[in-house]
Amino acid sequence: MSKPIKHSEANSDFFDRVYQVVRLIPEGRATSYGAIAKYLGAARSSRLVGYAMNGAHVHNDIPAHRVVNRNGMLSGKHHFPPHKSMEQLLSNEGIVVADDQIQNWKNVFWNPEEELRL
DNA sequence: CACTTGACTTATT
DNA sequence: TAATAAGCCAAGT
Repeated sequence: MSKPIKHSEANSDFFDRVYQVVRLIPEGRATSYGAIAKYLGAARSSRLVGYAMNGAHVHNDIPAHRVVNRNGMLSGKHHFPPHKSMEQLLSNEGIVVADDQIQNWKNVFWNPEEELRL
């Protein structure tokens, strides 16, 4: 059997998996694109994670604000709506953000490989 | 159908 | 330490 391809929807398994992981991020925590990518088995596809986030806005259960780059910097804050900025959402969960960067990032970092522990 | 861009990361110079 | 190159995959032009 080959693959059941839909003709109007891209069978982007990657994106769906990214969304699944992002949904699992607990409140008050955050993770990085690379961590998710690595968890999915493609550490070098971290760009896809970010790109997936770009399409995440159509989903309502994707806390994209909990996903930042590996430095804990809010690289995607410019893609958030003005009334609910990334920094505001994070701060709302108890995460301290200063200068577009998560403070105590090492502590806030949520590693799916460790937390989900396969 | 080919080329460019993108919310990244790692390795190399 | 900073700058550059390469790698990954999808969507847009």
